Amino acid sequence: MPSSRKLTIYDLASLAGTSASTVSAVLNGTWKKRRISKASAEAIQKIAEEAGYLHNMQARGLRKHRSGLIGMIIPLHDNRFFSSISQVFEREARARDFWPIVVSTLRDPEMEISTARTLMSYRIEYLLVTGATDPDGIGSVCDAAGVRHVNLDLPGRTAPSIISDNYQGAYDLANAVYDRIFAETGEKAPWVPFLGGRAQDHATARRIEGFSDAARDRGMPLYPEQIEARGYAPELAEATIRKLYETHGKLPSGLFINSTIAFEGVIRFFRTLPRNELHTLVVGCYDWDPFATLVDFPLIMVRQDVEKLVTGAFSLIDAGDFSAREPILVQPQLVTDLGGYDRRDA
Amino acid sequence: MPSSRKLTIYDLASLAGTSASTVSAVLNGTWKKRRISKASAEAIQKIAEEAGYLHNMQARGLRKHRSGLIGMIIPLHDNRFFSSISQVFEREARARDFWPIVVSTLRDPEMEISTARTLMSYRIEYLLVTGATDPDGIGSVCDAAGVRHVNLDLPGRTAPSIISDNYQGAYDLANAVYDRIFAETGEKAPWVPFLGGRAQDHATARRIEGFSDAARDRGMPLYPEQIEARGYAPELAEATIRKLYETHGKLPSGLFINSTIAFEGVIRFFRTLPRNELHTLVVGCYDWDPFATLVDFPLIMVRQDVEKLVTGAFSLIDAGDFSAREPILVQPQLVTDLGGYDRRDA
DNA sequence: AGCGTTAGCACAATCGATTGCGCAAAACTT
DNA sequence: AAGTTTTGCGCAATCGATTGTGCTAACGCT
Repeated sequence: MPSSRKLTIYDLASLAGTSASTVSAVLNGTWKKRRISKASAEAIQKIAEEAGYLHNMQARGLRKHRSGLIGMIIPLHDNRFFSSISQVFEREARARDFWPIVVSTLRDPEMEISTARTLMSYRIEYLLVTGATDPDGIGSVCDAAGVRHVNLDLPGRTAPSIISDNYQGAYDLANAVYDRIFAETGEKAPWVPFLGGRAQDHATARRIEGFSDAARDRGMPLYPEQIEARGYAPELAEATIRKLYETHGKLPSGLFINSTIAFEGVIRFFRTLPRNELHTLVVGCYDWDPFATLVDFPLIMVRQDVEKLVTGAFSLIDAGDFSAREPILVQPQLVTDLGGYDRRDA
Repeated sequence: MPSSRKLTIYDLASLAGTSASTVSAVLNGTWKKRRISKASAEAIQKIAEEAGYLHNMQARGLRKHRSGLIGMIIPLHDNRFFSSISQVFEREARARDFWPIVVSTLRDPEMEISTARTLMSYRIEYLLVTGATDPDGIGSVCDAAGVRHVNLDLPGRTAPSIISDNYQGAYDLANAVYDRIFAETGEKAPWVPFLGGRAQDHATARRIEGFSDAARDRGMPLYPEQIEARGYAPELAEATIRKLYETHGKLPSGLFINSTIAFEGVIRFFRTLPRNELHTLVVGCYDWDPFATLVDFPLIMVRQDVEKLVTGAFSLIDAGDFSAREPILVQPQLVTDLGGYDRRDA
């Protein structure tokens, strides 16, 4: 049972026979400025190390008005896109001597706000708002507390936003799907439903536009029931594709799937089908996952540029420039030639 | 440019015409105990809300010796297993009114220690040590600071550990792979290399034992070069499988892949092969990923019980019992009938 | 009226680190 | 030797919230 009594600079001071202010100066590196002798400094550092002293960041932060914390909220951890963002966020935060705190808010607007408030009560110095349902709601809470913030992945109007070029990505993805279907089957106006996401969200809305314009530019008609974007849950996508299959008695020629999360639901349904049913299918998926690349049908994915998204946010922080209001677009990358072993060798 | 001056209880006190201690009592809920009138309480709450007051957790934590923080270190975010753990960890922490901080340490022992130290300088109240390379090194740092901690996924000797039953999981997985190969091809003693992980790590060591015993129990010989466990990087697995392929001129009959991370590397290599090369392959993978389920060859995966692992750790915390030294085993689940559409319908 | 209770709140110390200021001794100057 | 400068460090206030203690006014009772 280790003692929970923690060492303070006062303990070190009495161990070293000096004052607490000297210890403080030595341990935070200001001792040269404060004209502490090298001998004292080294003695104190040695004692601190041997005693296993740890700074109390609460006391330090309280006094200095700087916590050293930087926060990020994300919709969920359990997803390749967002967890990659966390990974890069951590790296960039540490490179700047910040301590990263990442929390998920499950796309719940209330949770987003309350999470932001809690983070601010721990006195985070910046906040990255990633994929938030209500970026401006969070923004106003941050502004009220004077916390600088940047939106990521979904744009807001009250702070700078770094987002993927969803329109262009979706436009290119849709075209790639149509091209591939034409190459496979010769169909010129195939039935390709749009699946997943939430039509109210900016990203999904832009992707729907890109998707729709791709069809229109090819002179293809668009039907309202072609677009199913009522939510992110895998279950919704699973139910939708099942219903499509049951209604039409077969799969569509292609699918435009709006996220790997929806794709998970689609895959659950696919696993209930006999394999040959998948042979006439081409799938496009907005977002990338390494394991999806080996599926048994032609697949085209959009890989968002996580590095540029996150480092873009940090360069705004570095520059201290939070004035941008027009979203800064980052181009995603189209990844073709995935899946579909069958026809590639046939 | 919002003012960075933050509201304090003193500001609220002068707004309300009371003392700071009254404000404090009202805002932290102890006002009934302190016999503050309901009228004052409500007035102060109203003022605090309208002014957008946020608690300063640094000051509160300093005074109360409780930060309300609970930390967890994980090897990396960008992985289905660990990000699921983060997700459950967050949920459980919040359910206990703790604020979760998750950081990755990239399997670097030095980073593990320094990360633990930094977390403790923010005065986290508990630490979950997940998948650490050096759990006992972290343990001694925690003990020195009097911070209770639990090991997850990899066991230590200085604190309770909750881990998967890696031996049994690997034993079952190996047997399932052998059975499946026999069902597919009739081979009784197929060549099945073990790929990925680090042989020094406890989890990998136990899995190698399970894998080896499964072979021995079937009267199969074991060759030293059958086991390749020099690291986690996808690139290592990719190079290994490529070399195996080039040496033998074909793929092995089966693969025992020790993590989805290694599996990613294997898949990169597979994508360079013509599809029919995969037709004689059975893969077992320790760990689960939803997208891997649709690959083009028979696949058996081990799905670890993330829920039980994390909630198991929390029940130790709830009970305040940090005495256990024998690892607590959680049974993983074998997921069969994945992938391999070809032969399923053929 | 006089006394004990209770209600309602304020005072001031405290948590641990930081920092402006000041002071004594040593070193240097002329 | 007296004055000036430098060296080396300690004092005490401060950050914002919590909490043990104490004080005053109102109330109840006889």
